[in-house]
This record gives sequence, C-alpha cells and structure tokens, in this order.
Amino acid sequence: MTTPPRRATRQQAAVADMLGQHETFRSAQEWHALLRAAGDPVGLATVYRTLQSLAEAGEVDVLRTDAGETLYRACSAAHHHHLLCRECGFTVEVDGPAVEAWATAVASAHGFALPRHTVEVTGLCPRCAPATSPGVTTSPE
Amino acid sequence: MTTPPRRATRQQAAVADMLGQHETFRSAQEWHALLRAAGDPVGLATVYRTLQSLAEAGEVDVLRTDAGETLYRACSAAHHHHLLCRECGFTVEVDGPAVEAWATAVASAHGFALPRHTVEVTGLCPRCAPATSPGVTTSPE
DNA sequence: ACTCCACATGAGAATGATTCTCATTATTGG
DNA sequence: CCAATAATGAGAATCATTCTCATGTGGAGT
Repeated sequence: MTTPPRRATRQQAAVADMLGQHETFRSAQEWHALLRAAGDPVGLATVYRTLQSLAEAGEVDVLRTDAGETLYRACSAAHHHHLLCRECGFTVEVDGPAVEAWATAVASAHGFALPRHTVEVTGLCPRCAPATSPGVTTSPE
Repeated sequence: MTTPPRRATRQQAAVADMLGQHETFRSAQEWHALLRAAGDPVGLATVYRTLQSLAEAGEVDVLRTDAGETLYRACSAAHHHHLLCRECGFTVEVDGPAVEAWATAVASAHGFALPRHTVEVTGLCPRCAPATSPGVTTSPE
C-alpha cells in the first residue's frame, strides 16, 4: 500500500547497472548521457524518474551542488556522509557516529520527532589544495 | 582588492532591513513580494543580487529546500545550524561544537584543506508531530 | 502461449527559479 | 555641481527538472 508496485523494465535495470559501474556522483543528465553512450538508451525523463525512485528507496545518495544540480550515486546501504572536494568533485565516504548521536539528541531536546539529517563536509582535496605558502589568509571568519 | 567596492543604495538597505524584521526563512521571491507589499519596491533581480552578496558576506543563512528553492534569512554572526520542521517550516537555531570539531577532524584526516560544512537536522516539531499511537511504524528502516 | 490492460516509457512542451542583458538611474569622489 | 561608473530593473534567456499523453510492454490470468 505504501509501496506502489514497480515493474521490472530494461530501462530501470540499465540505470541501476550503470550506477553500479561508476563510483562518482553525477547529475541525472550525465547518467543519461552515459547510458546513451553505452548503447543502452533510456529517455531522460525515465532517468529522472528512476533515480528518484532509487533515492526514495535509499539505494542512491543524493547531493545538491551549489549550482542547483542534483547529483546521484549508488550507495552502500549503510548510512554515511560525504567529504567532497569543491574543485574536482572527488568524494570520500565517512561516517560519524558522533554526529548521528548529536543530531538525534538535538532533535529530541526540542521535541522534534522523526529526526533526519544532512551533513556534508567540503574542502579542497590534497590534489587540489593550493600550494600557497603556509602563511596566507588562513585567518578564520 | 578581494572586496570590490559596494555602493550604498536604498534597495540594499530595504532588503537588509526587511531581513532584520522577519525571523523566518523565505525565498528570494517571497522577500521580493514582502518588499513590494511594504511599499519599498525593489526589482527581483536586485533582491537576488543583494541576497547573494549578503550570503557571501556571511550575513544571511542560506538553505536549500528539497523543491530546489533557496531560502534566505538574516543570521546572527555566530556560526550555527538549524533544526527545521518538515511540516510547518518552524526553525530553531542550534549550535554543535562537537559537529564543528568532527567536521574539521574528518577533513584534515583525509588531507582536505579549507573545510566547510553543511549540517541540517529536520524532523516534526512538537506541534506537527503525529498524534499517532505509540505503537505504529516507528520501526527504523 | 496468447490477451489484456495498468503501469512504464519517451519526445517534446511546460514550468519555475535564477541569471543575464542592457538601457537608465543614482552614488560618490573630485 | 559633474562626471565616472556601479547599481538597478524589466524582461528575455537559461537550465534543470517535471509534466503530458500517445505508444509500448511486463506479467497475471486464461
């Protein structure tokens, strides 16, 4: 009832398969292009629909870029967060038991039910980190 | 040099003022409507521009809704996070020293520079919390 | 295996938030 | 007060995402 029936189609399999073959976050449009390039064409609208379903099912991670694009990526069932490079998009999965606990505590402390949280840490990965001399404007603010 | 000159205009003052008068998160379009209603008309484009500048200056908090809208709200200079009700939009500001530390630690542990983070906790506030009997599907997963 | 039909698909139109263009207006240093 | 130039605003343009609806197809039933 809460889980409407979903038919098994070639398109959905193609999307799921492609997601499984790449470990990076990509926009729906990029996944669409990849599928087309792989000779497994799937309509853009279908890619969007499938990606959303998978996201709801918790089978893909969703990320919003500052530019407003939504990125998707296959994910391990386990809950985790991301450390993302602002330059090249390189990602590292990290988990933070402390954060989970904190979020839950904060929510209940204010009487909020069914807490859920979003945690993203961004920075410049080792490769993109500026070779700036160690005396520049590292000043907080 | 890094801070391009900025002229003082009535419009920018109007936006900043309006932000100071309301404590809620609103989209650029909503702020625009409010300004117009207040008899202090400011072009929509200008509202967007001003809001972005203020955001970059760290004077307003920015929030992305699932619908893809960007919400803005005046903020206290201090860094903090939000506890947001998914139903009514009610927000509570919270800070989490533990989270800050964790984020910084995770970043440097992976060699990431200039860490920055996003943390949002959502849930159902006391008023919106379902009056569901305490035996329903509270089961995780 | 064959049929039927509700759900899935896809091409393109529609939507909607945000950004851009550029002529006009207004701030500020001199 | 004047000129140089940044800021403004109306509407066009952009762009990701969603919707529309005619057509295709899983898969349960026969």
